[in-house]
Amino acid sequence: MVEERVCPECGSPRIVEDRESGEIICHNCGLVIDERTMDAHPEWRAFNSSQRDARARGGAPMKHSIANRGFTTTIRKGSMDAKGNPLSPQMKAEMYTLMKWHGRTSRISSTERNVSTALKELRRLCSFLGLPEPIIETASLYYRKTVEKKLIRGRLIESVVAAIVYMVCRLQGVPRTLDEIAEVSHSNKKEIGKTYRFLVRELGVNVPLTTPLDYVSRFASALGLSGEAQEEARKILKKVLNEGLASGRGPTGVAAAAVYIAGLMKGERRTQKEVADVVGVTEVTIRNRYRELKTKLGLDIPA
DNA sequence: AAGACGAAAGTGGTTGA
DNA sequence: TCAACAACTTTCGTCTT
Repeated sequence: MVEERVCPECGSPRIVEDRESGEIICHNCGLVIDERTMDAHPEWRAFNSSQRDARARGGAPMKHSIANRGFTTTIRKGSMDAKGNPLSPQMKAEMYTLMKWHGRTSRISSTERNVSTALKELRRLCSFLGLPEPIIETASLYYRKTVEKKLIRGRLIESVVAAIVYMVCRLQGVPRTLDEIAEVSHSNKKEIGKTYRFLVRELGVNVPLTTPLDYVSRFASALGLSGEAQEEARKILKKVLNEGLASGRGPTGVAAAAVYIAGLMKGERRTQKEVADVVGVTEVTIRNRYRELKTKLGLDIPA
């Protein structure tokens, strides 16, 4: 969670973490106060400077999203030494042997190779989806677990990675739809869904149900709606959830209707088609939800 | 002309026997 | 494993702005 503090720009204490971009943002003026990064602090404590010197170690923090967990060495090919001087023939021969043995001794295991390609795919997916580093890290962890439990057998790496991304997004409360993930994955929606269900079962992960509220900020901002309209959509959805009107309905469809209605109420009209395209449902679905919400909630919506 | 509306038929996934 | 079922989509004709 975010610690208590105020915005340096406007002094507002309402500071929120945009979990989509991983940024810490002032809710009032929109100033990006901080970009959420990985915790770069050392894991040890030092009480004075000599202790600090003694305990400090070099190198970047170990990451799960780097194959071999960040510990790799490579020996450069070529006929120059580090300073750019040409090597003697003897040195060249020595280097060759060195490289050969280095390659043999540090040859990564087949599982590490698997993980390595998977992580490349993971990074690619997340970059297309605009997902922040913490998601990548968590997903990497789950991938390793999956490998360790020998659950990838007979499954495409692409499907497993996509399924894990889907799962982690939901776990973090920033769900992407299966459609969105399938769009950028090399696998397809059906495979990803199947793999997802399998992994949830086998890993024993407890994935909370998604609610329409999870989608509001993303859909609203994709439509360029104001924060006010976004709040309105939230208000509507809370009522909807309280009255159980969303049960049995696809969360995205309900979110779409709420965002659509909020737009109308705040004079920021978007066409049903615009909303439909962003959300990934059809206009018909939006109309159906719209009709339900309007009658059951008794909303007065400006024409 | 574009958007909104709703009926009707088709599709894919879940559920329960 | 299969059929019933609900939600959603596709398609299309009509109404509204």
